[in-house]
Amino acid sequence: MTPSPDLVNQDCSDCPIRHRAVCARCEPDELTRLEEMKFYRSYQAGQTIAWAGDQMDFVASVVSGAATLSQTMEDGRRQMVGLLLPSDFVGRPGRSGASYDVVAVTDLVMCCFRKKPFEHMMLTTPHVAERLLEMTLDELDAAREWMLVLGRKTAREKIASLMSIFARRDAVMGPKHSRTVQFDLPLTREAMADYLGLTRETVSRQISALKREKVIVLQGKRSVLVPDIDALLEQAGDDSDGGLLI
Amino acid sequence: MTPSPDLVNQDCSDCPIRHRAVCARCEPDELTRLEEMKFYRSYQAGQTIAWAGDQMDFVASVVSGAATLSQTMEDGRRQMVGLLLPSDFVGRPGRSGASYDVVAVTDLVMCCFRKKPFEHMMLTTPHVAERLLEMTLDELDAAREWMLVLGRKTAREKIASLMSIFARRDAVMGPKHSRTVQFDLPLTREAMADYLGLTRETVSRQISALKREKVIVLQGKRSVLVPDIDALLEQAGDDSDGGLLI
DNA sequence: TGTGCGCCTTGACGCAGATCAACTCTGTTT
DNA sequence: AAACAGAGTTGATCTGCGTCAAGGCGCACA
Repeated sequence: MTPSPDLVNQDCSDCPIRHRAVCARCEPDELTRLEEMKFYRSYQAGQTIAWAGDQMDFVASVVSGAATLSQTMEDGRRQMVGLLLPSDFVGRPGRSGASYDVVAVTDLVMCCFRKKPFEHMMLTTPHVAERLLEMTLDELDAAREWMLVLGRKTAREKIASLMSIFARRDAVMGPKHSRTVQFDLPLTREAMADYLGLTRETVSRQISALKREKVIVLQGKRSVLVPDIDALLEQAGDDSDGGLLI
Repeated sequence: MTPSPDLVNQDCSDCPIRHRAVCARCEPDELTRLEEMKFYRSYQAGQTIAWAGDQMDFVASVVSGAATLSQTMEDGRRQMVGLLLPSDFVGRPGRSGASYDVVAVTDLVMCCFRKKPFEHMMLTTPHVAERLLEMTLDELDAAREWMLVLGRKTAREKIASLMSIFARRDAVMGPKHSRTVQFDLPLTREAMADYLGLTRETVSRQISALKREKVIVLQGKRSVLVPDIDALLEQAGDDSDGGLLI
């Protein structure tokens, strides 16, 4: 399994993640420098991008699709520790190996930067490092949010929390001011279990329960309709309101 | 409950955390600028430094003692999301409120920087921002490590993992090449429970079990002697060896 | 010298979620 | 169209940890 042949370079100015990724704050001349060190790579759903410990000679931004970061114990127990969506950053400048297993969960395109030049750029221009700091602080907040989910929430609340996250990000909203939201699950039941610290059976049972109680409506296995987003949030045990859907 | 009266400013060059904190990479002239915006504050064990959402007009480095970051749900369930030890950084530049409850768990001294000037300094000199990025990436790794503990480890493994962390940090080692380590627990049983996503009863029972099986020896409630660190690591379910005790 | 208050420990019991196992559904191969 | 594989569902049973309850230990204060 190797990544697909590299794609033709795309112009940064048309890039769909231009204003949110690590390059968001770059000036035109800085973008030109980035263009020189970048290349695209695409992966198929299910493909492993790197195993923990592997040498990685690039860092990257997710352009489209989704990937997961996860850790595995010797006996096979697995915990997902990050879900990477478009504009998210992969890799750590100043570290040669991957810290976690990185797996494409859908077909995926990444904008990769050769590590050496990228690190040099971080030291010589502030805009990349500034944006990366901001993104890393956001990741840290998200990780801490997730620690509450893993440590203290019930299975039911965990599932509802995960659904809320997808609702917030992918949401195709219904008519204005309606509380209806529709989205597709990018993860299998097993991946959800790895994210939530549960088994696939428990994930399946809790999803069935939410369906039975009409908190969610499934259309197929992957498409979810939430008739009333507040009802879902209540199941998640979050502070009500909680800055939803900006 | 207000913090103790501010302490006399100490010279940065004698500071015990000078080479590890957010100021680690600063040149002498940059240190001078930091000295102008800094002040010390001390708190007693148990004192709350900030509640989640409180306005915070400073960021800070822990100089001595320990503090915790934690989140609380409406019904009282609590999860610790960070343990702050000397040289760790508190607060987020560019955000006005505290994101989590911050509590001193031992007597604590912090080196505080007024937020506005600190933020200005981050934009104008690279060394502070560089170091903060590095520290934030380390925090993120630690948080992800902790997600594995919360999501997938048993109560026994959780306790052993926590003990391993303390062993690594506070360790007073025995004779060279011995596998013996001694340290003091900075947390109450309840705080350990909040860290580990357990109840205090379970924490107490698992500590008793480790004691019964001679993996640890307690001297009082807080002082721990580990006769064989490898035996402890095995209980933690970690990859054996795992870069211990640098 | 008691008395009260945190913090901790221990026991009895119950339940949420894991485990084990069978079965369905959907899409792919032949 | 049959055979197969991977993902998902559902049921029966087991168990680790939470819950509830009682008591112990050390320390401050009267």
